[in-house]
Parts: sequence; C-alpha cells; structure tokens
Amino acid sequence: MLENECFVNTDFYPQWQVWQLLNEEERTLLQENSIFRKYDKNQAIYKEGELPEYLICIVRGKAMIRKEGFGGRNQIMRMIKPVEMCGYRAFFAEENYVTEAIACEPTVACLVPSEVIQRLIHRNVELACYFVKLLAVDLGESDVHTVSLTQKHIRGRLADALLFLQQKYGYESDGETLNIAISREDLANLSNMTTSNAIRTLSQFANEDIVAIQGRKIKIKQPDLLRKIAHLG
Amino acid sequence: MLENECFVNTDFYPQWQVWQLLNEEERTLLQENSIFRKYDKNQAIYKEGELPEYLICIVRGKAMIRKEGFGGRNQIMRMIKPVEMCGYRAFFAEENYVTEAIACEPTVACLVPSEVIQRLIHRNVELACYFVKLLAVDLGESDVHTVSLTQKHIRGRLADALLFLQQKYGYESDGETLNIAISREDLANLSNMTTSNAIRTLSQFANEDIVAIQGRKIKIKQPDLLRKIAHLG
DNA sequence: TAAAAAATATGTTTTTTAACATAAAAAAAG
DNA sequence: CTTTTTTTATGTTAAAAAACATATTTTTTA
Repeated sequence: MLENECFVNTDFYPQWQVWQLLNEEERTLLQENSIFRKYDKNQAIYKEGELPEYLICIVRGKAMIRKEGFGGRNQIMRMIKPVEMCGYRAFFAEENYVTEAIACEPTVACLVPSEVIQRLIHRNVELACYFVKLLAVDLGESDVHTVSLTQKHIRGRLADALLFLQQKYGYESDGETLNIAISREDLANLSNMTTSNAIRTLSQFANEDIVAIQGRKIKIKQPDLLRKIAHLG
Repeated sequence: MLENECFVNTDFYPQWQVWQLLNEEERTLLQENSIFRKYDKNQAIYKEGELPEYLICIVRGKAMIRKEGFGGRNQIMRMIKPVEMCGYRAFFAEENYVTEAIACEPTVACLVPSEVIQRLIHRNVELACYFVKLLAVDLGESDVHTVSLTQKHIRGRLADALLFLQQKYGYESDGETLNIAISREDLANLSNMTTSNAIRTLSQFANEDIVAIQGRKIKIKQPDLLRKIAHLG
C-alpha cells in the first residue's frame, strides 16, 4: 500500500451517483477494486501530461482543476466538491491529462482503475448515459465560463468567480460566508487576472460593502449587486 | 415538408461514424426518421436559448458554433465540417442551447429527432460510449482553447486560429491555401480580439511573409513560424 | 452595371490591465 | 515563540488592446 493510501468509512458509496446506477454485482466489482488516497493541501492529485490511470471521486475536501498557461500563470477550469468526480475527461478521451488537479485542503479520494470503469460502462448503458450527460453539462459550463473570461471586464469576472464559489460550495451556517477559504492568487487564477488585480478588485468590493473580507474567508453581503456586476460584463 | 428541407444523396450515411456503430435495424430506424435541411450562408441552424429537437449532422458545407458575448461581440467556440455533428451537447445535457450554430457557406444537414437518438443510445452501448468519447475530446479542446484565448497575446491567438483552421479544413490543392473563406470579423471572433486587431495583425503576418492574403482566402506560407508564434503565446 | 452597403486597411487616442515597487500583515517553519 | 517566508495592500508606470476615425476596396443588391 502506497503511503498516501488510506481506509475511509465506505458510507460514502451511496452518496456517489455512479453507485446508484449499479447492480449488486457491479457494486462489488467497483468496491473491491477501488482504493482510497489522502492528499495534503496543495498536493497534486494528477498532473498535466500524465496518463489517466484512475477515475477519481472526491470523498472529502475540495480540489481545483487547473491548466498551466504562460509566464507562470494558471487558469482554474473547474472546481470539485464531495461527492464529485475528476480525471474522467482525459480517461474517456483516451488522452493524457491536459490539466492538473490540486487538493485545495486535506482531501480524500476514491480511485477506480480505468479498466474497471471501462468494463462497467460497456456493460451498463445507464452508466454510459450518465457520463454522456455529465460531460455534456461540463462542456456547457466550459462554454459559458470561456465567454465570461474573455469578454467581461475585471469586476465582472471577479463577480462571476465569487458567484461560482457560492453556487459550488455554498455558505457557512451564517448564511453569507463562502464555504471555502481561497487565496487571492487562486481567485485570480479562477477569474483570469493577475494576483494584484484580484487583491485590488476584491478590496474595492469590500469598500463598496458588496463583500466583507476576513483573510481568505469572504462574506457575500450583497449577492444581488454581485449578480448585477456579473451581468453587465 | 418545410421549405428548407430537401433530399440529398444518402451515400453520406456510411461516412458518418455513428452509422458504423449501428446494426441493420438501428440503421433503418435512424434513416426513416432523419430529415435533410439546407441552410444558406449565414443562416442559423439553431439559436441560443432554443430547446434542442434534433441531433444535427453536417453533410455538406461548414458551420460555426458561437456564443454571444457583450457589446455585440461573439466568441466562436468550435467549427464543424462534414461529416461531423453539432447540437448534441445541449441535447445530452438536457438544457437549452447556450450557443448558436451558423452555416459558414451553403450547408446541408441531416437532422435526427432527439427521441430517436435517445432510443438508440439506450439500446446500443457502443453508441453511448462513442458520445462519451466525443464529448470528452470536445471538453479537452475547449480547455486548451480557453487558455489560448485568455493568456496568449494577439499574435499568438491569431496564429492559433489560423493553425486551427488549417487542422480542421486543410489546404486546397496548392498545398498552402486554407480550405475555408473566412472574414476578418469571424477570424476576430475565433481568436478573441476586435475586428480591427484581426485586420491589423493579419496584415502584419502578410508583411512578414508568414501568410499571403487574397481577400478572404489565406495562404499559410510559413506554418513553422506560425507554430512558433503560437507556442510563445 | 451602377449605387449602396459592408468589409478592409491604417492611423490616432483612450482605456484597460499587467508589471513593477514597496510596505505591512499574516502564515509557515524552525 | 521567534524568524523567515509568503501573502496582501496600495501606489506608480508601462504595455497591450480596444475604441474611434477615415479612406479605400470589395461585395451585395437593386
């Protein structure tokens, strides 16, 4: 067993949508072949250029899917929460990864070897259709994200990023603090701007009382205003 | 029969990869339910916000998949050639279209009603897996395209666009003229810049003898140099 | 074919954003 | 707990790209 493998409570399986599509026999095949791995904050789950060996399901924690750009800049393409998957795109495309996945906080993943998934989707058409839908939704989000990144101004892009984080991770129990701690640099990478501009623009939002900042924790004080800024571009 | 419906030589079917995955019975179902439609240059094949009714296969001509942005700007997301499909993303995601498809030249499409495709993929797992792969490849291309659009400078983006057109449509018989006539505006929409900048930058490339311009026909004279410019960002 | 409209070319100005610089604050490491 | 490193804040400058303007060419349409 590799040192970052671990055992976890397998209660997570029923939460995984894939699990719901499998019969008893298929579930056994999946469970007996899947392994669990722990990742530290900022540890890579997979790297750009590698060949995908596993389908990865995030059980605990958070991950970001990002792509290296030019001059040390990265673009965060997607973010993952429990119980969502990553790594399946490259695997299904039969390509090496074009992105990398990084744990945003201590994270646990369930890894299923590619051959097992391949076998499962070829014998279970509902599972295949589930992945068709998943990829189709991903591609639509990607199209919308691309136009936001390329055509909106800095404030609109940052507003989009904050609303995206809200939608993905929700609020803490106070109903306004984003349920993720994110550095200004990552916020910049999510919204296609330099770190300085993320810092500056977030400060402006705080001055305008649209958000409140407590380090890497962000309170969304006026979501409607944020939506308006996002909508204007 | 709608006025833009038409009959075409059905020899195209064997060229369609989907056709190759079907048995006799499935082929009959597909063929008996598919209709053909003609589109003029610049005519919409489908529009943003509409509900997808058909899977669309381009039989003759060319189409661009684009998304409306802000201030009258569009982003061309993908381009289609015979025999490739479009319109399947929204359909599989069970969403309205987030993009529109426009015929770039007189185009003929084969339309298959959504219910028919739905029935086919649920009884043919190989077909379902084919769409999984197709969408996975699309999403990978989208990721790469996004980073090009957001991080490369104007020259790099235009170089990428020209190389993309070369790869997609190839050369004419002279071995260097792109097999598509494209306006500067569309080139701008493909590479995320204003029309003025597409005009100016293409002129620069012509001055540097990297390309030669004859109206909307572009000769790639130094593809290696173009690749170098694209690679530098 | 002539007139009108649209697209292209090219120069100039303005806006936006990146890059750079420095200090303060916060987080991480020993 | 102290030192070092990293992150954040904020001001200034430089670069990139958009916006604007006008002339010319090409395409479309009557």
